[in-house]
Amino acid sequence: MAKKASKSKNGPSSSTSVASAKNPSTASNHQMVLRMKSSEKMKKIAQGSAVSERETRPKSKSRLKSKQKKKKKKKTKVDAKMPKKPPTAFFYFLEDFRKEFQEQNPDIKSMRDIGKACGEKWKTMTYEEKVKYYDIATEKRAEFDTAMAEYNKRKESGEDEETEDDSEYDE
DNA sequence: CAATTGATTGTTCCC
DNA sequence: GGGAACAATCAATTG
Repeated sequence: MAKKASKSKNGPSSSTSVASAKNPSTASNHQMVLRMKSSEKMKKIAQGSAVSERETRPKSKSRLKSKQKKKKKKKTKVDAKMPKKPPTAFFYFLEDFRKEFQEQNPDIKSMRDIGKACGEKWKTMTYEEKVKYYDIATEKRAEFDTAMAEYNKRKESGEDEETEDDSEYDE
């Protein structure tokens, strides 16, 4: 029944990636599944799920963010061989948005302020618009995926030295 | 002076 | 399955 698919809106890139296929090769990896999940999830949101409101909880506003990137030097032991994480769609959007934002708000500087604005706008953006950035990120992840294959392979190869070597032993 | 944090969301990894 | 951490960027801040 029915093709469901189609939303009458031919999206600018609705056919692009995200769901685009990556080949059906062996897809038994959980990774793939997870990856798709994300796509579906995002679709859901775009459809209209609205919301949830973002409560700005004055009380709990303080999120434990202490763990973000405190020290780049330490990195995590895992990344010793882990490929660097590519920027997410949001980041790409930031690059684009940042330029315009600065023009419209030359008074504002700092990604922090922009980030906040971006966050709000990001939520207002429609799936079609976002998909554009997602598409970019998706391609980037493709490269990342390759790098990870090697990383994974290396791991199987028998290397066990996860804990790297040098450096860091404090903590 | 230098290094760090801070802020945004998304994605990823490991167990 | 879930938690934790990190991805870029620039200004402001702190020691």
